[in-house]
Amino acid sequence: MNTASAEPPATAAIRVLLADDEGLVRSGFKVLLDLEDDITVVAEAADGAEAVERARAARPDVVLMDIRMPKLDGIQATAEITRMRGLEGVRILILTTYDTDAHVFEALQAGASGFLLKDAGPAELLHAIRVVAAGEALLAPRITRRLIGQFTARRTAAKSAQDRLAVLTEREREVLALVGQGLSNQEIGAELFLSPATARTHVSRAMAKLGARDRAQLVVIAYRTGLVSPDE
Amino acid sequence: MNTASAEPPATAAIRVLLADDEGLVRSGFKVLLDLEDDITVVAEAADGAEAVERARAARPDVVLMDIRMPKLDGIQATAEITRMRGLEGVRILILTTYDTDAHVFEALQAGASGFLLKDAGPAELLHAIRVVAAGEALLAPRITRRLIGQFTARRTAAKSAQDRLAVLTEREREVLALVGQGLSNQEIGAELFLSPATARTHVSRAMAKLGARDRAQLVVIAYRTGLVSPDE
DNA sequence: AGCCGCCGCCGTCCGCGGTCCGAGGCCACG
DNA sequence: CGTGGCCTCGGACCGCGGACGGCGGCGGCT
Repeated sequence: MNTASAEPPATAAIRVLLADDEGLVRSGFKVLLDLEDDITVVAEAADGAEAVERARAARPDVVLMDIRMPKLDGIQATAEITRMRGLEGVRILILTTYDTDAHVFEALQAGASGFLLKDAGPAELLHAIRVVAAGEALLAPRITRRLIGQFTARRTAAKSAQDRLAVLTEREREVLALVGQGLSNQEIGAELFLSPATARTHVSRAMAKLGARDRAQLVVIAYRTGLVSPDE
Repeated sequence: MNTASAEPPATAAIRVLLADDEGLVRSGFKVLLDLEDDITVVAEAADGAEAVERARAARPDVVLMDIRMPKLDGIQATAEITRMRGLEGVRILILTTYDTDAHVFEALQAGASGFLLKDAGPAELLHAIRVVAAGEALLAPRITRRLIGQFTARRTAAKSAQDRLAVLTEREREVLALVGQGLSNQEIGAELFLSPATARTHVSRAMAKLGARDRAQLVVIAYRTGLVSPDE
């Protein structure tokens, strides 16, 4: 019992900007949204550039944004709006027929708070608007599934590849981690209070066990296994 | 209008397994779910081990799983069930009071299809069960937001770091990508139809421009900038 | 006990890698 | 036309890095 279905507004009404190149779609949404007590449509836009314009003028709480639009597509417009200072509170809800992976990821990257497919029901749309206006996020179930898949893919890949490091001793893994940072043998020795010669030995052994020829290949393995990660 | 709110079942009813250590919670959910025509509770479990047991016996469509449970926690039980062969169709919906990042990510990693917080309304719960049963996924809005944040964080980090490669020429970036794969100078030459000497030159220049001492450090940079990614 | 195998530690030899230099060809720009 | 990048290639120097062998210690196995 919170952001749920059909309560009257606790505070002021949610101000919505409609951005879609088809006037029919806009008017359809408008009547649907204006039926709700806690939602009002405050502006409309027929293309991406206009959407940015209206967003800056009207400062809506939520922008209902189509992707396929002239001048500037919905993703570019989203990027513009989220980058624009003074419009921090403006949340963007993408609404489209096509759910290409690239579109979705780019939209999220651009700063969208939600992503719905046009085959969603009115109830979903209204719920999504309220969720997004509250500062949270909501995706269509199909997209949620794929985002999760995308997310877990990396981690499982790393986890499973980590078995390759099972053949190494603790010390060797330790050294490998430092090699993965790009450290030289001397630096590794200094870091671990070892003679550079000893550092070399560990590196050598690690290379032999992992089938690496170079220390460069060791770095590759270190990253692939997730022993070190791109963002330190 | 699709997987929406309160329609009668198109096919057979959704078979649900309740896994929660508190009997009161289970009975509460049971009456709530059994009120729906298209949902039936077919089994219950009071701990993780029992959940795995019942899941194998009853083969439900959806498991409503609490995290905090004796014997085996909900995440471990989720991992067990999804790993178990013959139970491919069983979707798991996590339901918990705590939404720690670690919990969420581990649960998704373990194969959960959904994640709801216990302060959600009955409508959300029912909707989530239907979505998950349909093979899609659904997360609580707060969690969706954080997952998106997690997802975009990496990409923006890589994107912004990519500016470091702006000083390189096209050829040098090309060579750098191969260095990032762990290739030697000869191999790079062979790959690009170059003399090994030329490969060296490019590698050298790249190192100078990027402030790398080693080719190993070049590999590090290649990964950090996202020029090459752990999963090729 | 004796043995074996793994691990951590270290020193020596050699080749690849990295640096510096020079040179030629190509294209874009002024 | 000259100039400055960029790409290409070669040669020479030198040091780090990788290969190899050896040594002491520790734990398991017989």
